[in-house]
Amino acid sequence: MASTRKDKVEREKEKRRKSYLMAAVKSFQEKGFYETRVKDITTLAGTSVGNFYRYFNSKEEIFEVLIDNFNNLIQNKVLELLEYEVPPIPSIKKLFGDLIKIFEEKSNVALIFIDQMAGINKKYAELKETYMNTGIENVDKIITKLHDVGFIRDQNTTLTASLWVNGIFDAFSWWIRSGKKISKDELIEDLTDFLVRGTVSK
Amino acid sequence: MASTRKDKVEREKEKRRKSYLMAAVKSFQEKGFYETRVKDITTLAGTSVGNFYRYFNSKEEIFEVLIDNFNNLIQNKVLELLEYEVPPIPSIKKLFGDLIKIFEEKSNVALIFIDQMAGINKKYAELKETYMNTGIENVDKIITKLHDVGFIRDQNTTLTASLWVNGIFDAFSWWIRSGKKISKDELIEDLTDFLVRGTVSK
Amino acid sequence: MASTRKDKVEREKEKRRKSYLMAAVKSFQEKGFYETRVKDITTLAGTSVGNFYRYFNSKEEIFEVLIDNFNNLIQNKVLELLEYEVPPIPSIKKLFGDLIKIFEEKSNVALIFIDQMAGINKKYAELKETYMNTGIENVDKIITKLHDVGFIRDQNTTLTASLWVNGIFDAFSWWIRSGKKISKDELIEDLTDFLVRGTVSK
Amino acid sequence: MASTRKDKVEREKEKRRKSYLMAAVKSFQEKGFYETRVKDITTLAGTSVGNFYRYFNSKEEIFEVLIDNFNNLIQNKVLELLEYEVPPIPSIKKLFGDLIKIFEEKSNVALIFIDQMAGINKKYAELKETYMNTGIENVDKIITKLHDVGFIRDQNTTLTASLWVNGIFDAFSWWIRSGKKISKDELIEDLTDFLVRGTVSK
DNA sequence: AATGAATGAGCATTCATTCAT
DNA sequence: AATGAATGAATGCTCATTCAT
Repeated sequence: MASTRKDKVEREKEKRRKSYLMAAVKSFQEKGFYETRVKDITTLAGTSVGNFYRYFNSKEEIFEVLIDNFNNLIQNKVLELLEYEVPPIPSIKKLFGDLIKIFEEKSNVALIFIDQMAGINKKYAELKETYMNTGIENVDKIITKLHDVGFIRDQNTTLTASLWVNGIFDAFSWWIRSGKKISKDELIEDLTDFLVRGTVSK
Repeated sequence: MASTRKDKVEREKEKRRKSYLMAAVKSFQEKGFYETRVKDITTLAGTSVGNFYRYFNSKEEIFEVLIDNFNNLIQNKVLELLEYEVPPIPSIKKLFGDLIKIFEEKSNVALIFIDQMAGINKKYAELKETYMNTGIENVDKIITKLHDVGFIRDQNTTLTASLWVNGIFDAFSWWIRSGKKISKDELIEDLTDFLVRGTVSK
Repeated sequence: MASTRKDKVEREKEKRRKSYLMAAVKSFQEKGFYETRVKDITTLAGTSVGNFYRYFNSKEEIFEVLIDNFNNLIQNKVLELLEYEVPPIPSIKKLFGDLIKIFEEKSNVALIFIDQMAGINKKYAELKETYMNTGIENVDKIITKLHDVGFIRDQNTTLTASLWVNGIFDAFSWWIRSGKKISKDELIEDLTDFLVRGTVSK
Repeated sequence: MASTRKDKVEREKEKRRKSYLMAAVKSFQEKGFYETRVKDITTLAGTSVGNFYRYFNSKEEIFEVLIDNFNNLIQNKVLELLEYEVPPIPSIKKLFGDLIKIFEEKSNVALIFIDQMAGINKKYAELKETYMNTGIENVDKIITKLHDVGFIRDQNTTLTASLWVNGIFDAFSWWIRSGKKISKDELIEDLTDFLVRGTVSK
């Protein structure tokens, strides 16, 4: 095919781009955003500083790409549950499990998002807040539906939504930081139990 | 007494030191650690950069003092509950309320600790982890006691402890960020309900 | 007086500022704007890079200050002649002489302005054009007055104004570059003769 | 002929080389030497950066080729006048006109040479000086001849030569920068009148 | 004690040039 | 020959910390 060569070049570029993203995650996670030098990223990726700037306009940009990708993954998963008229409790438990699984796959970005992002600077603190609020709003809608059909007790649903969203993040972060002392299944089981019972019980 | 003059000098020094601490909190909270200049702190405190270094050895040191003070306040409050053989549920609810009240008094440091600290650099991420783990360990002891007397269902108590500690932090941070849309009492009521029911219910 | 100390500090600052300006002129003249490092300027001034930025916001700013000062000096001298209803020929000759004298005092800035400025970048090319046009406009007014009273032959006065302004610059630049082979008085005498006769003769 | 193919290749190469030269002039004139990227030149020429270096060894080299070509054109025109035992005044006027015409044809290089070259760096400042001095020397010879036969008044002929050479450059540059407000013929007429009268009149 | 001027190490980014394909 | 991806040296500017007064 006429496009074979071009395709190959495209694939190479994408590969290189990915290698930068991976290197950046690793370094951001290990040293933090400010203590990561662009040189650290390129050394990890096995290239030169100059080349990095063919793929990303700045150190900030690569950070934002990482975070955006991660955020989209999470938000979309939450949106799936919004399609139910009234989501059944098991589907909620499944969501919690799915999210933890995503976190584990993108473990380092997840930790950067959860623990570091807001501390980097004002700009990222605000961006994280925006992302969190979007998530909380959607979860709030789900909880409100559950409340309307009498599944759960009276409560401030937005606060509960915040406790859900943050609870999942916290549990995951704690799990990693504590060296995965319990199994992932136990984590998911206990976490969802906690959140659901905290919300539902009358 | 001979020491009167000396005392006065001491009191002045302490006053100046406090004004630096307050200025630093304000600036760290508004701009973040990295975007705060030592000059910002001294301008807020109404003095000079040179003078700052008579009271603190570095920008990091003043940050650490702030965080340490805050951490001690929190940890001590938790320790109070450890004195019970078995803490009654109402005393637990009271603890949650007390903590939220401390947070509100030290609102800015609380937010810096909760949202920013881990993102500043590796060193502070680890320090925060240490502080969190200490808190979680102590709360774990409380929960374990409750479990041993059959007040709560089977669960990984350390995970639950983590969810309690983080839950209080998250709820407070959300409350501030969302503009205190609900009253503090409602916040405390709903939060403790959530945490206690998430733990207790069988 | 209470202000003595403050005055001294002010004087010191002004002295330091001047030393930067002198160092910058020297380096710009010798190496050109782009090949001058901020470090070169501070080394010549006997200070540090960081300190330079207490006095000037950028390498561009110090360049602009130099050029602006020089331009004002020149433009004001030209304006003096505009006060005459009709400037007598000797006063014109005097202007040429005065300008050459200013150039000699500010020899290096003059050469930077004349020979280098337009080649540094688009921005400075345009700035120089603006300055030149202002000068040419004012000289044009003078020439137009002379024309209106019949002192000079018919001609495009703006072109003549441009030839006057540039002629003075060129003559000075040539004089310096050629190692001052003729005396300053001879330079002034021959130059003004050339410009006046080129304009006046019928 | 056997050389036909080779000739064609040669012609193609020459064409490509010319397209680089034209692209470079355009970009140097519009953005200046330092603000022109090699990529700008190749984009204008419709090729790639890599290819550029098959034709020129550096960004400096293409600049020097442009300037050299232009300088030769000018110098040769001046040399023509040197063939006269004593050049008649009309032939001098013709020279001025011819030069302006060359400038107009090579308008962009002319402006780069006149306004920018000396400001790029020390090296080019010196190169321009050399070129200018050569021109001034030759014009000096012409003027000296005129002086020796009593056509012109006593004066420093080298200064006059400098005023001639620079005057032509300045007039052209002014004419372009002011948007060609007067016709080329008027420009030539008034300029030569100015220069000749400035030199000749007694 | 207090001031703020001075220091200089440190870093993101650019871009001419090279080189693999 | 042509392409454009890759290289890495080079530099303006910042800011925590020091120090002379």
